[in-house]
Amino acid sequence: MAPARSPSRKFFAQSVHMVAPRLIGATLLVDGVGGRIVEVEAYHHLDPAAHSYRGPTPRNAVMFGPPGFAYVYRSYGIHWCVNFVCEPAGSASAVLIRAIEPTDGLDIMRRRRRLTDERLLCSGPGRLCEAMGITVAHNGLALDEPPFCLRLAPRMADILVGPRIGITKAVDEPWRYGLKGSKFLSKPFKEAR
DNA sequence: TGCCCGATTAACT
DNA sequence: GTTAATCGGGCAA
Repeated sequence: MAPARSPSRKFFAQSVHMVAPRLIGATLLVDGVGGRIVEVEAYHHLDPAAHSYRGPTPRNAVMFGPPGFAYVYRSYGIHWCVNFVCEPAGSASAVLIRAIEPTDGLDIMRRRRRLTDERLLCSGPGRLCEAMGITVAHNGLALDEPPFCLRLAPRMADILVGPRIGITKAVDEPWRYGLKGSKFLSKPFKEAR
């Protein structure tokens, strides 16, 4: 197996639109549990759909901090969602992790999710957080330190691009990225024909 | 202070 | 295809 590498702080300091597709195929583990990232979305502070669009608040403070940290927020009062903060500190940009192909700690994830179907364990931003045990306790933690373990894919994967999901503003921006052919996407991409 | 709604999910019809 | 669950942020009053 080719040697995977941990992304440097510099990696996350790049444009969120450079980082997001490069995260496809990366391995993300939390306390040894997780898998391959197969779907992400990019959010930028000039983007009306971004939490940071209206300026810093206690909730989104981490987005305004340095890159390479986890921003975790409560979604619909029920779920947790995790982002990787990108670009120079203050840019308030981040990549939302939307789906993962489970590879490590399957039994733990099945127990947390109370289901056995591997395909549904981590196929959605709320689902993967439940499966990997990510909560607000992980908000603001560095991605290059435990409990996180992140390794980039050795080579660039075949990427699908499309509009983001579940938003009502800037709905046409093609800032959703997925791994071509993956069965673990939260929703299919509309492929060119 | 009150009201509306969301970067979602699962269980319905 | 539709809708309940559930709660904090953001904005109007």
